[in-house]
Amino acid sequence: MLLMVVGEAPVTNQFIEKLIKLAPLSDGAVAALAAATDDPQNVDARRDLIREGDKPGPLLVVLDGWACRYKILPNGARQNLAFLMPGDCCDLHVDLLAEMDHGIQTITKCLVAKIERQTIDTILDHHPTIMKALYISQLIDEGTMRAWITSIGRRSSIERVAHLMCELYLRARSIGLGGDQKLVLPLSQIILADALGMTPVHINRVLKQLRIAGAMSITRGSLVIISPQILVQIAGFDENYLHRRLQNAP
Amino acid sequence: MLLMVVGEAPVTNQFIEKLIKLAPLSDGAVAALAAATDDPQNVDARRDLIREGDKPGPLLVVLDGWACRYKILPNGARQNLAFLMPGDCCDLHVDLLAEMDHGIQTITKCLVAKIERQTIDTILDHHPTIMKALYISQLIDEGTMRAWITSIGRRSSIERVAHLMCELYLRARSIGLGGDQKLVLPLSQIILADALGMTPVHINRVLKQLRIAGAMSITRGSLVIISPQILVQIAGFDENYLHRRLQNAP
DNA sequence: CATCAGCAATAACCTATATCAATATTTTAT
DNA sequence: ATAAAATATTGATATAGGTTATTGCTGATG
Repeated sequence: MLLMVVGEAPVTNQFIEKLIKLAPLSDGAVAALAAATDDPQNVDARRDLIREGDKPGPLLVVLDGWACRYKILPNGARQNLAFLMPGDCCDLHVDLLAEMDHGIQTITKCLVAKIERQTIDTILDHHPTIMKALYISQLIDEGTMRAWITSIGRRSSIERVAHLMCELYLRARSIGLGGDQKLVLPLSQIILADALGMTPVHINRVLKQLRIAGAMSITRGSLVIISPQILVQIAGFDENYLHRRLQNAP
Repeated sequence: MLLMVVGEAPVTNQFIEKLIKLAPLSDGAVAALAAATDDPQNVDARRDLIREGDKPGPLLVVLDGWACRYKILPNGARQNLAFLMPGDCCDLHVDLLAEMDHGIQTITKCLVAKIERQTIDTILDHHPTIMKALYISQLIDEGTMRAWITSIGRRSSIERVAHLMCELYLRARSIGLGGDQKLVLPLSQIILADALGMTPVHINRVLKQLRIAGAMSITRGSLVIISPQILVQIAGFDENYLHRRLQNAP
């Protein structure tokens, strides 16, 4: 992560860094975002940031740590819908809807900034490029949901696990988390199971298969990609849905 | 469907009707939309409107007929991602991305309007309420994707089928398709299978179970809901994700 | 530093759904 | 109207992944 320091305070964070990659932001835009996110709060692991049924509140931005979107079924089963990594935020303008159709929960300890709707509206009025960056981010999140539907619907369990790991690795690396073939991945097998529509027991078996296949291994909260080729091949992974090439960068 | 006639030409269509329900539109806004969609084209069934990998083009609006978003896996398997009904359109501003991460295909014959990006941009500049309506529509589509992920990931096959039928019935009724407990549903068991992550054979068996349970039946392209109570109960259906109550209508 | 709660790992067993196959029916094309 | 193609239906069989249960690890807590 690039940290620019002016005077005492760093004027950037993972959120700003992410948006800059999606659309070029002026110094003024960066300053506005920095000001809006300059008082983030620490949140413990496993805390709901917002619950299904809640009225949408301020825009939540995860500056550090991991969180997830999720839904609970009538029978108590859980489905994780997306992972939020540093820099990710909840939907722009959910406040147009009356209530949340899903919850958002921290996985690890998180540093979370809350931007009041009014503040966001003002910022977007003054800086249309921020609007554009946020909009692109939302389109990418939609593409990711489509990839998840496809994975859960049509891939075998080993393909599914491999596919998710490819996704998380690419996303993490693009924000400077972890390096070369390695990544701190604070996701328990239970959390993975709830993301992939499987049981924890079976996730465990599949991880063993992937280890034996020489593709990857997860130990002590760390993902190690042993062979990218093998992993990508098992997953049938095509990164197009992450839209790392954008229209303005052809 | 409400058809208002001024002079000779109807100035509304399913697209406009849908947006009006999401945000109040001025006469000027309606007129602008009507003008932009006044030259729709007939498209045969099973035609790609846009393919994965294509550069996003004009905004596509389905004025009549059914279509679907879909993805094809390396092994040839297909996953349907969403059904488009009359009034639905493809994502606002996908053109910010370099290429489509999925395709859109007609299921039945369709009447499709294409609005050039430049036209849309002009309209949105002049009529912010249209922007708002389209944005809400997109948020609802996202909620629907989350519901699909949850269904495929965590519901049993019979629950999944029942859940999708509840969704389609509500959506269809809200645009004036079909009536009281009945709906023309031009979806083959193969198409349903590809939407629900199942095999056609198993869809067939599940439909039989639902018939026997007295919940619903599909015959000759028509869905008949025999007992809404039973169907909803089997599905564990909660319509909140369709966001029929909006923030401005509390 | 002992206890406890949550995870991970593995085994044995079971079931929901896939697969394969054959036939009937409906829709479309000629 | 007839042939051809696409769907729907049903049965028999296979299997991927679920369920239940046990054990050991690890890190948190008093």
